[in-house]
Amino acid sequence: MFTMSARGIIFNLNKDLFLKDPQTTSYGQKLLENSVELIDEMGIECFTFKKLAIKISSTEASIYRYFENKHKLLLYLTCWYWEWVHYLIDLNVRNIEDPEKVLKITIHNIVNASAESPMTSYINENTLHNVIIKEGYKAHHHHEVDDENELGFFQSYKGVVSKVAEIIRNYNPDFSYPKMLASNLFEMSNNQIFYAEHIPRLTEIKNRKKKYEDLEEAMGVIVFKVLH
Amino acid sequence: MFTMSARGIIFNLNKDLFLKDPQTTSYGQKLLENSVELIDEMGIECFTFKKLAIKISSTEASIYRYFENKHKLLLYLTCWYWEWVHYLIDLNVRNIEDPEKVLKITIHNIVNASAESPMTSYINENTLHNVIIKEGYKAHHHHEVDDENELGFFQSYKGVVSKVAEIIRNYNPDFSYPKMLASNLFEMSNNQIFYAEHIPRLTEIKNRKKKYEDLEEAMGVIVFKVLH
DNA sequence: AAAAAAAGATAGTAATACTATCATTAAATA
DNA sequence: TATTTAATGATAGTATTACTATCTTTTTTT
Repeated sequence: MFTMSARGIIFNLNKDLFLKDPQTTSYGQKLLENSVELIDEMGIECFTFKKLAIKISSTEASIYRYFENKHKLLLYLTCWYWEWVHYLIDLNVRNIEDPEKVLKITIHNIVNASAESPMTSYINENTLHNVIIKEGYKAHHHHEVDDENELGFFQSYKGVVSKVAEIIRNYNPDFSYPKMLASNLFEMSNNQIFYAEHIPRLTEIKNRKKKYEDLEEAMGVIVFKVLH
Repeated sequence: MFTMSARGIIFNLNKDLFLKDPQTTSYGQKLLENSVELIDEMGIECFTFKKLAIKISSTEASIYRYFENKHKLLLYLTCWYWEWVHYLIDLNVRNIEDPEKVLKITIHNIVNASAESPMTSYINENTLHNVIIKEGYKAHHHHEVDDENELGFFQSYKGVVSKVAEIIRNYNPDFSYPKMLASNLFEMSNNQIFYAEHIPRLTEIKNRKKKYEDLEEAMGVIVFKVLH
């Protein structure tokens, strides 16, 4: 679910994630834009609202009027990201009949999300993708997962995973684990890029310019073998 | 690399992870035992050395004599865990010729690590497995990953992944991505259990007693399809 | 019994993650 | 244009965290 505005696409995200939706004000958009940059630079652990406030020449208090804490902000960014990937898949798969082609396009979009043409002026999708690769799993891998699931914070992720599961089912209705394969594709994609960049002995993907293409190729091989 | 002692197996872990190796003193073993329990109960974010000190009727200062900070402690626990899984695989695969059987046993050990008979009195492997499922990611998914890789903190994980990659290669030497598949098996295993327990819409694995068997079955299906 | 090592007790500090209050500026509306 | 409302800025304060330092007591080793 989304709407178009002058500054690009706006997604409808869970209202419990924020106190005021940053997408709707220019201060909020500046907040988002700069938080993505800062988190990418220093990691979510070192990132603080204080540092963000300084970067946007504002105050901690003002940021706290949008988000309760930095975890909620990270959740917001990850939801935004999943909504965006979901949107990309929907868009690029539209009117294509062949289930194999659909699955290939889907894999392409999972791996290359950041390389597509930017849709918003207030979020750098490329940088956001880096943030998701490095920090995205922290959105749901923690001790309060059950409470947050209850509040619907993982709706966006569930949405895109079940979309991909459906695409997998369309390609091969006899495969027993479409959801498992779908969620694993997302994790694998981000993990393998992370490993290529930081712990290369854990993957065959080399940390070079065409690593996304290499990964897409590898994931294609694996997925189509699994589904034959 | 390990040695046997009166209280069970002792692994040789990277010396930069600790100030004094907790495996070698009874205070240290109490520290390990209780930290696993506490982290499992409250998650690594809420866990503090203060709380651990209270639990073992000791002081923060004493704990700081073993570990610089709680991140190092978590790293220590994850390394211990990977060494232990590696050891289990080596042990259970010994003298078995058939590469298919070896791979099946390996998958069993990746998924069920915690269900095996306990080898130490100072670590509850079952609880540690839960901790790894929930928090294990945080050991390497962070901004300082390059520095820590340089220091060799991921040696244990690399070790067990390359062991499994070798097993995969033995089964099918023509498969191009053994390391990718191996690292993905570990991640998939922990993720899918986590999803079964907390975000069930992301997987077909149901959160019931035999979830580990279900997952082992599913992973077997996927792995052998990929390798055919 | 002496020496050395380990652990306990206590105190202190800088940074973090907020909350609260009041003043100012900008936007919306009458 | 004047008024009222909403958004942001400025400033201050607090509890907790993540340590560091120092000194004493206990335990272990020789």
